[in-house]
Amino acid sequence: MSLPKRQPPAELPRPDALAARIEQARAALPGLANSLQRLDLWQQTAATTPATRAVVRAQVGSGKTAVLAHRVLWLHMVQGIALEQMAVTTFTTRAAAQLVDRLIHLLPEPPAAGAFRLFGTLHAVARTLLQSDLDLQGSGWQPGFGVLDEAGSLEMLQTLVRQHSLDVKFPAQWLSRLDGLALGKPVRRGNMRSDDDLQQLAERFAAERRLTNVMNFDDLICQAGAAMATSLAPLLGAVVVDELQDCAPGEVRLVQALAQRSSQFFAVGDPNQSIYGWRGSNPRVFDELTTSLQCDTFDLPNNYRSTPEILAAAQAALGQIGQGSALNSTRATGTKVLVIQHHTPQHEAMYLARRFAQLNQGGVRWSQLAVLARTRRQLAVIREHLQQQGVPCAEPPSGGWRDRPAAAWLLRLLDSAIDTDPQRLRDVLLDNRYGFGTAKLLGKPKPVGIEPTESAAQFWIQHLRAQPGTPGSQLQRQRTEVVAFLQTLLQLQWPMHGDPVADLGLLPRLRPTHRDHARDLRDVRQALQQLMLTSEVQPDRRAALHTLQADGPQALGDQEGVQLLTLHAAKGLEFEHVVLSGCNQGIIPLAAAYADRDALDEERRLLFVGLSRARDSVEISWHMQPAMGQGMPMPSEWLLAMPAAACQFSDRAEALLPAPLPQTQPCTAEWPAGTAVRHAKYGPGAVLRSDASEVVVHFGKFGEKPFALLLCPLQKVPE
DNA sequence: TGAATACCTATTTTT
DNA sequence: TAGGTATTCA
Repeated sequence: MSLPKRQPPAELPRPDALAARIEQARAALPGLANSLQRLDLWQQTAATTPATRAVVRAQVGSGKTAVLAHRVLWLHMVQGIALEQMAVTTFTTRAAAQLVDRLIHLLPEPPAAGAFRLFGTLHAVARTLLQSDLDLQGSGWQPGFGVLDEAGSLEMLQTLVRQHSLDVKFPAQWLSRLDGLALGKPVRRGNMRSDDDLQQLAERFAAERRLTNVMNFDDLICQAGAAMATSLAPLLGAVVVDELQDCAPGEVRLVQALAQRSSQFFAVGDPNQSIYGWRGSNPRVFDELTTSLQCDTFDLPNNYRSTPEILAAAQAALGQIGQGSALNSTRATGTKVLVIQHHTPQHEAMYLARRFAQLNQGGVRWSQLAVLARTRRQLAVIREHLQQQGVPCAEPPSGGWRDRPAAAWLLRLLDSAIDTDPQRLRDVLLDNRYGFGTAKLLGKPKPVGIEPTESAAQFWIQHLRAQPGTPGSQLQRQRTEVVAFLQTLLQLQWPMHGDPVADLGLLPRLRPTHRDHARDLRDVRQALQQLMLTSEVQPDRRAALHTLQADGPQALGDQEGVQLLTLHAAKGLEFEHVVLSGCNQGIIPLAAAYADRDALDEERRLLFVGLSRARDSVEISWHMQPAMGQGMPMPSEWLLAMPAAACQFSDRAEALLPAPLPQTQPCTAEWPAGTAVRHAKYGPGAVLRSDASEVVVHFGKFGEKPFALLLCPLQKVPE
């Protein structure tokens, strides 16, 4: 079968030359030489190159992070470049932390404070440089500028739209529409017939950021890029860039400017994993930088992660657009990639629950099992059904409070109530989802003739009391309700006893009949609980709220569970077993991607990224009856092009399960104390006691939880 | 100004 | 199907 085989290297230095470099490392730091010797020849070659400008095209799973870490050490220990003279950038803060961690372990002695000041995301590095190394003259910003996050941006936009009476459609998409505008994408959405005031909003927003001396994330990159390009910018010892393929145009300019003010430049990435085209990045940055900075190029051709079968499928996903050498598997032949059809996502989830349980019983940790999908909506369906079946699922990666709309609304409410701007509170009170009825309720605020009040909440209490109206009318009753609501808010005391949600009168706001009610309630409870904890350290209410905003929601429980991730979120991770769920035509590639060649290629790379996450096995599924808007009832055209030598096609999921699991038993009062049970969220636990109506279970760190027998979401663990 | 109706599109997400 | 916007009519 035509599986990738080990290929001879294209260009390697003579063995004695490489050995000499290792000895050079040994003289500087024996541990570095030992560590280098554990790398393969291509990795060694790149990490120790004498070239001062180098770009590494790393194939997937080829150990590029190891090369990057060794390069930094080489530059530091052998070339004598101080760590604080290096700018080292990664795609996420997490990746940066892991790199620093790795370096600290390899360094002979603990680094001085500030040694890693320029290690971080490009944004973090740009911010540090702008705050302490670069000249802001002429930029419109002053030293000591602040940084505007998403919530801050939205608030500023809201104020601008109001102040200037702008008409800007799709409030929920203002930020993405502004990003699109900057990238030159069409500005119309939905059934807009004509342009709105988006352009004007963009201009006013840019001016306002300078006026209030705050930068958004794009400003950081652009301003740092511009300031670095001047002769006044500081000279750096080395610039090292990870995930080069994901650099957007502004980031490429910053990287170039950094490289030009540095004696060493080293960049690593994989053009086949460029999946952020919608932010403006594209796989051509490798060629562009190689040319413009006259870089030497290096390859890392060996994949240490996946079986040959998985790599063959991944290679097939890329088709003709694959870049660099063919993928070389260093692993023995494994099982074939399974291409499987299911009736619906629900059917798949039932099947997966059994399949995962078997793997888990066979010793595979839950967190080594991953379900990847193109969209988050697809994952939500699978998650719901897996949890129903008692499979522990890791929490989705948190996107801050914005993923929890009710909690985000509550935080905005608490903040704007004690703020002085009545308009802000008005927006919150009239919120479509959680607010009170219509604009008529509050009337138009008249800033003139109203006594200055201490807070926006007081303003509205006074204002509503002064509204004319028929006593007893529905409108008046609602006004009384709002006044009472605001008064409760103002009297808020920590710590709260009883149920804060009920005490604050939040229950009616959380739409008790809505299908998201349970989630909203949970989020709001969590927000209030976190706020209470934050308030203990930070008694000032506004400061506590701002800290809470910045920190985001804390992860619930531990993360030991099946990982459900979008293809984007899975980048950089690896798992023993991977399920690519819902690969229907219209989803992979997304129907919209057919309009644009680059977008279509990017969908191929997404499939490639998904497949190449797996070490041992992959299942690709498609659904004969996908949910509405989730693709057509046929497999992705790319599944049909998968190599028969490496894949097994199946239409009967059941036949693939060796033996049915023991039937789970319904919850009964018969369970003696000590019975092992499992709960979808709390995981394994043991029965403490039970009676005719409820059973009480102890779940390790979650403590004791009572469950009503009638609605018991527990499963007895088979003995 | 507001209710009722027609009509459009559907991602991905780091800082 | 849902969550928006646009249009129409009272």
